[in-house]
Amino acid sequence: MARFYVTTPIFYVNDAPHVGHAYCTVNADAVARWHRLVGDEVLFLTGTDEHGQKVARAAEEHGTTPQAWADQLAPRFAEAWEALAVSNDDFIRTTEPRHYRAVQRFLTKIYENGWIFKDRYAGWYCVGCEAYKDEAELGPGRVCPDHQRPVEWLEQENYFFRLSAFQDRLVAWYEQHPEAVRPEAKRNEALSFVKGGLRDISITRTQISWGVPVPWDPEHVFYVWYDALVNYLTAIGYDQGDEGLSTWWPAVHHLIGKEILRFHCVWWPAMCMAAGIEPPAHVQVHGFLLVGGERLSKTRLAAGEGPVKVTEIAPAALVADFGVDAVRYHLLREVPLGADGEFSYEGIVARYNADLANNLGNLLARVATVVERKCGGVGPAPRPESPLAPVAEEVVAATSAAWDRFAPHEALEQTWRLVREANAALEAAEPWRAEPGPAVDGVLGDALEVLRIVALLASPAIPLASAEIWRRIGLEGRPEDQRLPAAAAWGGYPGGRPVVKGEPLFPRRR
RNA sequence: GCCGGCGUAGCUCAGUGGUCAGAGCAGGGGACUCAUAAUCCCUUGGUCGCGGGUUCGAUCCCCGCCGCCGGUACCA
Repeated sequence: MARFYVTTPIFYVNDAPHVGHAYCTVNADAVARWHRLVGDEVLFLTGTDEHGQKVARAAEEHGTTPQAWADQLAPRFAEAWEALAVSNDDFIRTTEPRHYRAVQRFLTKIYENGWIFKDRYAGWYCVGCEAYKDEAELGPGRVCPDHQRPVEWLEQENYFFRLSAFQDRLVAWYEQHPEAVRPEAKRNEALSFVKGGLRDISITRTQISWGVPVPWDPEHVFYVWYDALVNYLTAIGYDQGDEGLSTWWPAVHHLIGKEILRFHCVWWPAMCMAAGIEPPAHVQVHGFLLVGGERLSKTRLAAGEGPVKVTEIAPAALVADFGVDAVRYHLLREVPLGADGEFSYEGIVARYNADLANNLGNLLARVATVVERKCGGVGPAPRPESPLAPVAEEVVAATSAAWDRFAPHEALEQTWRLVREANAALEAAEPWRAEPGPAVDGVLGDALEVLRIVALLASPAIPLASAEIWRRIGLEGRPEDQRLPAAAAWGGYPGGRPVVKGEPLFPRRR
């Protein structure tokens, strides 16, 4: 049995959860669910990043402590994921004691290995970025280009990580592990960045106290990024020793957005090397969801509804509108992981009607009706020699391959091929016109078998609807309890089970 | 500026040095009526960004141009 450790970034508690966060998290959830389905032992981690100056300041502005502020915001993420049926095994918060211990252990290792040194640093500092800025990138009036806020002159003694010493090792690592960062364009981007030369980076702050203290110099706290990345180790018990490492590391899959590529594909592998552990096996980079082709929706602006950004769309609002499965399906199906994609209301509706309502939902409805009329509501068994059997076999293989390489949109596209074929097969056989008998039974048994297999294959994406299909065609338990590939072999539907029609699974929209 | 990528049917995209360049959606026509006005079949539609070149032959290879996008260090 294989092990599969998959992570999302930990999300910064300054933001409310939005579709951008949901996009990443749902993708991670779907691959986690897929791997559970094929019998892997899965650890799926998400959580919140709660340190840093921005949190400290926000807390101050609200007249509260950073911890209380974080305590208030972190649950919003947990709740958002619950509402999206996200099946994370752990939810880590960087303010937990286990994380403090893990960060201190990890960075002490790096320190003892001689990769951290103290130096004086002075420069323009953007609180928004929590980072020093080059003079050259500042706008007129010394404004941070990203935050449009004035930067502050800061001069302090910081600890630095000797990133520059890892350039050759990183290049070698990239060459030995060509699949470590995907898609390939992102891998090349990271690699060319490394090849372009690496500077040492400051990893501590003294101005603020809201962070993990540096064990050998408690006047300092670690810079948020240096604290945050370590969460991936915290969750496997790094604070308790190396047992978790031998179980889950380095076979980890980090799912990240492209804006944090450098941290995960340059800093993080180097930090791991410096601490004497293997770099992560795989970083999967995804793109952004865009609204109206940009960050701002002009149509909404024109309609006087105010600016709409991806960061202003709450997952909960979408779920209330479309349902959990529909939102998940759209996030997974609409855009290939790695590319930027358009996120629009019209897009969800179109996809929902075509794929979920018309193809899948309607297939279930028509099969249930005909089974009721022609088979007394008892689902017949499929035919071993069904023309759909080889199609199913192909689809199962293609779907599996796509999930395995983190391509949910392709996996779903493949799975839906089977749905379309089943609709076509029904059309050809016209069981609703025929007299009840073995011929009709065979055709309907085949259709039920397709529904069973589709429920399995689609369950990582649409877990609730899959379970409901499972139930309506008379099967016990849930799709998640099955084990692929055996369970997806043609002929698994036993027959003799009560089939119930029920309300439309995905009522057509508009 | 430099580096990299992209530009294929109305839309989103796939694709290969050589039979008529493909899919889904949208559009048109037909069939059917079991089904959520769903489904099925057929079909309209493309100078494969522009201009050169290599080749017996290029959408796919090379050069130039135009357009768009990303990266160019401490941006959750």
